[in-house]
Amino acid sequence: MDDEQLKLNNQICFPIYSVSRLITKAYKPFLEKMGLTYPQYLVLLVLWENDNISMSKIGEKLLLNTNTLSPLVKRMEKMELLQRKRSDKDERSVFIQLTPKGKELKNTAVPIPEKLLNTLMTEDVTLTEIMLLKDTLNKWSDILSEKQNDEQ
Amino acid sequence: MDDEQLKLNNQICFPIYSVSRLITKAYKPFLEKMGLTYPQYLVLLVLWENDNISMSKIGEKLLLNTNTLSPLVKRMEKMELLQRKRSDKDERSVFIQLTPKGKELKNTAVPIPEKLLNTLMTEDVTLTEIMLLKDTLNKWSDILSEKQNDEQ
DNA sequence: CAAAATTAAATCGTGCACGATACAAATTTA
DNA sequence: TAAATTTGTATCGTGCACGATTTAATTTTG
Repeated sequence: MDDEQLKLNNQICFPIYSVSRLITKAYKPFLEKMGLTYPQYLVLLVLWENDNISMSKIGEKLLLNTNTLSPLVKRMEKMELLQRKRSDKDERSVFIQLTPKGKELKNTAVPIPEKLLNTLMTEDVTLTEIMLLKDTLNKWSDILSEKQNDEQ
Repeated sequence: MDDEQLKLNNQICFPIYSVSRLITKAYKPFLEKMGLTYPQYLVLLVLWENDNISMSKIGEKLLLNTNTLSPLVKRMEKMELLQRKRSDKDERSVFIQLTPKGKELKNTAVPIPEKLLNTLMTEDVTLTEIMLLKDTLNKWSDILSEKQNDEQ
């Protein structure tokens, strides 16, 4: 049987899956100081760039459904990083606003990307290579998410 | 404040994180037919290549700890895909063997990698690009997992 | 050999992911 | 405008991930 393609080393998804987890782990020491998980950090990235937006808009940017985002954001509200407010215009929508505490956390976060890059870079994985990877994956992400949206 | 690096589009990890989830989603229709989740499929990939190996060896290959793997494998035992057996030589070790049902599933799985590749490829993401990505990520995965092992 | 250290699994608790479903508010349609 | 549909969010159940701790078996060390 021609099963060469079933070998772990020939899989495409497996390295993406494992590198994703390895990078999340690399974030941990930095995020721990702020009491954040990686998905929570992502929500803050969105809000720091664009405060007072709806749940659906956040989900759209992070490719997360409400069944993931809803409890995640509620935990962040409990941590007093943000506030949930139902829109007056459209009572279905919930808008998310950063609290002062949530805004302030940005200062702590500013040095993270560079620190992380230093952690991730090695002799064998150069900055150029990482940037190339990032661009390819960004392109792919756009295409795949659109594709999966179309399917339903 | 120079916060350009905090923008979502400039993040390195985010596209890896989202593409990983998007690809797992792309696997779903194929794996669903076999009643498998993606991590369960990974365990089978390992076993099809190397039957009757220990829990720790599987975890090493998939970069998964026992606290993830242990319940995962138990679920697969319940599905009668494999059997767990304590080693006689070393009573601490548990070795995993495929059942006939688990072995047979390989036949169903053989066409998956090609089908998936067709799903993942588009005009804008060529096979060459995907293969390049795979190699870079494989290299990175090796380096990062070793690095994180050293740290503790 | 006995005590200390190491190793292999398992368990516990928390937080994602996500399919499925529910539900109320808004919009479209007949 | 009333009925049907769509939209935005929330909830439920299941299955990962993973840090921390536990337990038992083996190996190392004094």
